[in-house]
Amino acid sequence: MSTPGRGLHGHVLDTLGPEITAGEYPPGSVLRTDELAQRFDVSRSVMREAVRVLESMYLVESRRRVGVTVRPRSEWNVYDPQVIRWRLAGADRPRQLRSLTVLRSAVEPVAAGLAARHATAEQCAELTECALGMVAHSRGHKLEGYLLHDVAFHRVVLEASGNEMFARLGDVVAEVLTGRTQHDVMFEDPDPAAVTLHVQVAEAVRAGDAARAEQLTREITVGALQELDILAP
Amino acid sequence: MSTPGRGLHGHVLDTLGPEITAGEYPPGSVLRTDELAQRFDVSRSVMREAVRVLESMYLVESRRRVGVTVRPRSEWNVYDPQVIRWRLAGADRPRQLRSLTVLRSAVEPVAAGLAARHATAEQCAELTECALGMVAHSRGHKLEGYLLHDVAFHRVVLEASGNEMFARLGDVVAEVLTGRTQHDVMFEDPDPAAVTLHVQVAEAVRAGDAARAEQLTREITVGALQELDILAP
DNA sequence: CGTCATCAATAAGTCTGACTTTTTGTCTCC
DNA sequence: GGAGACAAAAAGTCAGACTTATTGATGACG
Repeated sequence: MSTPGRGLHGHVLDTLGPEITAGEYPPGSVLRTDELAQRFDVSRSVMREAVRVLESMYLVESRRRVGVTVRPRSEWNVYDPQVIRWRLAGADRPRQLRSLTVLRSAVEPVAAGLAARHATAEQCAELTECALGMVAHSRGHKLEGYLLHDVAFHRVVLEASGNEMFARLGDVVAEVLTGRTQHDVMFEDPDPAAVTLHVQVAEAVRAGDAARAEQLTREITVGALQELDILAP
Repeated sequence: MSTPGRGLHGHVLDTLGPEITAGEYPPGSVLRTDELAQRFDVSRSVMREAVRVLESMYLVESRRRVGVTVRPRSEWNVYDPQVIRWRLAGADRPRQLRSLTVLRSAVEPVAAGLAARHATAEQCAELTECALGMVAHSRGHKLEGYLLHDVAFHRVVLEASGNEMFARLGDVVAEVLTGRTQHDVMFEDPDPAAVTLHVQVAEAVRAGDAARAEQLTREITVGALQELDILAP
C-alpha cells in the first residue's frame, strides 16, 4: 500500500518478512546471511541491508559466529506498519485482527472526544461529508463505496484528535476495515444502527460535545468487537 | 536501554537518529550517503545499512539521483521504540511526553479491564506485590524505589491484558514514568491518592471486577494528564 | 516563444573479493 | 573433571568498480 519492494532489498523483505511473521521460522531459528543471499540471488551487501531492517523491527537478532536468529513473537515491534501488513496477509491474520480491534476500542473513543474539542471547521465538514457518504452507500450492495467513506471517516477523527500517536493509527484502522470487508464478515449491507452512530458522532464533534462523541464512538467499537466475537462486558 | 549501538551502523544511528528527530535537518533536507560516510568515518556499506534502518522508520526516504531526504514529522513511525527514545532525549521531549500520556489515558484503562478478566493468579500476586512496594516507598524521598514498583505495576497490567499490542506499550510507559520522575515534576513524595488507587486497582483485578479496574485506572491516568496540564473533559 | 525530445551528469544501487573481529566449541593438559 | 589455548565459523567492515534510474539542461522544432 505504501512501500512496495523498492530496490532489491525490498524484494527480499517482501518474501522473508511474511515468512518470519507467519511463523515459518519458529523463534530461535538460525538463518545465515550467505545462504539467504544465495537463495534470493542477491549480493551479501543487499542481504545485509534487509537483515538490518528486520533487526530494526525486532523480528531477528544478528550475532557474530551464530547467525541471524528469529526472535520470539513477544519482542516483535507489532506497531510497525510493515509488520502489521505482513501479519494481516498471512497465517497470523485472525490474531492480528483481534488485537488491532481491541486497540481500536481503546483509542478511537478517546480520539473522538479530543476531536470534538480540537477539530477545525474544515475537518467537521469532511466528517459530515463522510458520514453522509456512508448513508448513501449503506443499501444495495455498494460495499466498496461504503468502505471508502468509512475509512475516511475514522481517519479524519484520528487526525482531528490533534494527537500524533492517534493520527498515525489511521493506516492501521484502514487496514482493519478493509480486511473486514474483503474477507471475513460483511457479506450483506452494513448494520443501519452503525451508520446512524457515525452520523451522530459527526454531529457531536461539530457541536463540540466531547463526552457524547466519546460515548457514541465507544458504541461503534463495541459493535466491531462483537463482530469478532470478542465479548466486552 | 535495549539496543545500544551494536556495530558501526548502530553508532551512526545513535547520533544521526537524534539529530533528525530533533529537527536539526528540517523536512525536505537532503543528505548524501557519501558525505555522511565521510563524516562518520565509515564505509558506504555501513552508511547504507544505517540509511535503510532510518528508512524503515519512515524518517527518511532514499531516491536515486536525489539523495536521502528527511520526511515530514507526520510520516514518522512514532511507535518505534527507538524513535520514541530519541525524541524523549531531544528537543521534541515535551511534545512526545504529552502525546504518550494521552495514549496512556486511552489504553491503560481498557487494558486494566481486560486484565481483570484474564490475569493469572501469578500476575495478580505480582500486581499486589508491586502495589505494596509503592506504598512502602511512598514516603521519605524513596523516589527510586517507588518508580521501580510503579513501572513494574503498569507493565504487569499491560501484560495481563492478554493483548499483544497493549503488552508492547510496557516499555513506552516505563520510559514516560521514568522521564517524569527524573526531569519534570515529582520533586516531593508521590500523591497519596494515586498510591491508594494503585492498590485498589490490584484489588479489583484480583476480584475480577473489570468495570471497577477500568474506572480506577481511568482516575490514575486523569491524574497523569493533569500533571502535564492536559485538561481532559 | 513555448513545448517536447535528447543527452549528459549525478547519486544511489549493486556486486565482488579480501580482510578483520568476535564468539563458540573443542581439544589438550594439568 | 576443570581451566586455558586454539581453531573454525559467521558476521562485520572496507575499498573499488560498475550499473541504473532520475533529473535538469540543452537544443530542435512547432
